[in-house]
Amino acid sequence: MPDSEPLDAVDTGIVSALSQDARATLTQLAEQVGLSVSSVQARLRRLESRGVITGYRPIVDAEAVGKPLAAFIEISPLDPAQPDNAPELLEHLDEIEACHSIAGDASYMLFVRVASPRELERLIGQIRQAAAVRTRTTIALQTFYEYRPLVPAASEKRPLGR
Amino acid sequence: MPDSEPLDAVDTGIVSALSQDARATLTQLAEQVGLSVSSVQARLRRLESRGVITGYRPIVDAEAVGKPLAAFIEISPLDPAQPDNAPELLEHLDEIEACHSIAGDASYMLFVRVASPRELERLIGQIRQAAAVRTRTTIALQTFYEYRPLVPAASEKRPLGR
DNA sequence: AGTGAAAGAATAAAAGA
DNA sequence: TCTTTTATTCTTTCACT
Repeated sequence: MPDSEPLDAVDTGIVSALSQDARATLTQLAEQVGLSVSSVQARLRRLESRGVITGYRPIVDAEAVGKPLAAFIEISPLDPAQPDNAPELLEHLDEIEACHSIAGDASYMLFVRVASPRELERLIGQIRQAAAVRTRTTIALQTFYEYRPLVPAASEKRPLGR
Repeated sequence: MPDSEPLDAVDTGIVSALSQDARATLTQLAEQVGLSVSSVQARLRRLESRGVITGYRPIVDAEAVGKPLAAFIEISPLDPAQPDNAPELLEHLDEIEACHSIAGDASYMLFVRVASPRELERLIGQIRQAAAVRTRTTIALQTFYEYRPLVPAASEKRPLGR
């Protein structure tokens, strides 16, 4: 439950700079936003402790780590009368990268990555069994882009000097 | 086009550690994998230049940055005879976080984030117009998890001391 | 490829405005 | 809440294995 206080321009600048490179140093961030390093450090810690920033991830080539096959899996309860806690029941399956509840035919949308069609088959079986659901799977053939920055670069927002 | 040489245990360890915290210092990574800092630095640079790691992102609370509404948008060409370069045509829309081509009824699956239903309506209009497609939108009601590490923590793979 | 050491850079903590 | 200062830690480079 992140703090609901709105972000000021400096906070937004920090988040924006990190969105381009989350390994940027405090010194680099400080240059970007025009404050001292210490201030930026305090701001960043506050953003983290308020839950505005909840972690940092590398963008990893899926093939290089042996998971070239991505898919969307929509799931729906077999028995709509049963209590539904599919996200919990599936949390241990670490092939699942994301889990959203959705408005539509299905109850949830998962995004998964696996090594092979064979592994996908196995994973779908595990999902069905673990959560008592039926599934509808859509294979991703090619990823054009993903993990695009949630907050666009600050330099793109005010085309001043460029 | 990332290098296809397979990752050894050390590389995997580095990627795994970064997957938990992409802002980890080289010193921390070195501890994790049991090599010197210099070696880890050289390894990490190599992973980056080979395209195994292509960037770093913060995980940002979508509400805090004013984009509380997420949706999946499937798109299909209005005229299947036309050349199809939808991903390019849509790239400038920075509300689009991801774009995959898919096997299924539709041609592409987008994942988008916007400020409001009104903004979603506007975005869908822009997508239709820019790429000459029809769309099918599924709203995300709640996100249980996302951006889960592609590579699980090394400590979870060999439950030795814990 | 990996190590260790030395110089330079970044971070953390503290004090004051 | 920002800045400056200082101590500590991290990163970088390089000579060597």
